[in-house]
Amino acid sequence: MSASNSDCVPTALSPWEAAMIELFVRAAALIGLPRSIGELYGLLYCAPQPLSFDDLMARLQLSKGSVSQGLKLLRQFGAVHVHYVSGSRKDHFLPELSIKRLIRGFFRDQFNPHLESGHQRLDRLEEAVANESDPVLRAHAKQRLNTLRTWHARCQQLLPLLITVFGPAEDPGPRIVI
Amino acid sequence: MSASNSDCVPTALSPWEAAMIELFVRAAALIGLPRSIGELYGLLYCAPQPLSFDDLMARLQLSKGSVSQGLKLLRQFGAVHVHYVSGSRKDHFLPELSIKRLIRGFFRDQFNPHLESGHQRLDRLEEAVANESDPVLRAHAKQRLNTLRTWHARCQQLLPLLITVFGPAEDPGPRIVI
DNA sequence: TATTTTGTTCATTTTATTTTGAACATAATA
DNA sequence: TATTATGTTCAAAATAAAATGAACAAAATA
Repeated sequence: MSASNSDCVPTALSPWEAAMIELFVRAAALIGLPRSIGELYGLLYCAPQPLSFDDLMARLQLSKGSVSQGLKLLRQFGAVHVHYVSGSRKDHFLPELSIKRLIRGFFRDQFNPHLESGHQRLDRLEEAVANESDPVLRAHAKQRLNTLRTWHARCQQLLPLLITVFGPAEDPGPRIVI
Repeated sequence: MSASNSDCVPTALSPWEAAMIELFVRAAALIGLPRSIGELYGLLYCAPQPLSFDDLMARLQLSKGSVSQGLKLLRQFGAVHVHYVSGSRKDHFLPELSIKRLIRGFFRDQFNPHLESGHQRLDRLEEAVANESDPVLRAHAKQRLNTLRTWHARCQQLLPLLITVFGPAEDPGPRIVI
């Protein structure tokens, strides 16, 4: 540890780092993820080497809790990987750079559960519709339910489709060796 | 107006209506829209005829403000259309049933603006990166920026793609004539 | 024109989400 | 085993988002 950079004087973000992080913060917001998640992934994305828990905390000025929980979620998504640095007891982290894997992870954790529960929901809805006493209204409801099933089926085709689009021509960049 | 259904006794939602609305509330949450939006669209989706502002307020137990703002947003998206009922001064509303148009409207209003501003952002980011003094770090940043441009381009291909998937085999259901 | 109906706006209140940090684990080192 | 280093958890605080309803148009009717 360098004595010239204690906790009180964290290395400030350079302009391009700040700009890049802001970009990820916005992207995160767009898909419904909190600011801190965008910041964490953003900084890792900027860094040319794996960063430690404390690096993230110090440079982003985030609390322990936010960093811990944020990294936990990002690891769940597969958006961040633990990288064991020899000679250090601390965990270090690297960003996933394959957009294919990023999308897959996000989908798996955030969309699929809803799509799956949606199937059960539609079945229960079908029962409820069957109990509608007015035959005209019941017919109408059945029609709507049908449309809904079509939509649901289409949504389930979505992930494979995204993978196809984002998969093929991937630019992983040069491998970083520490 | 029927005297048997004053404001104090709004027609309760039937079980299947409640179930269908719940489904839309969840879908709305999934794409980052508030509960009330899902409720409004959901009830319109259930109804076999256009509903008035007051119908929506009464049956969903929502405030005037929520209904007004909710319908405003839904009209912006093109998810709800005003339907002028002869013999009534009130506006009446119908849901858009074409998923293609629903997706297009949502994209146009919620995603495209971000993608477009993203272009400017990337340009500004490029400038900032050019100002990085450390040549090694600058090269790394340029590499990352490149990847980001690729991702950005892919995202812009997304809408046409979705339209393709959700477009072809559409089930509009029978036309409702009042 | 005065009144009523219909709908919008926006400051305030309510509710939900995110962040924080102290207390708690867990494992490495002395 | 005691101590230190490293992370996690979770109740509370801070913040952000959504819903409310009173005050305000705007337009139709009396």
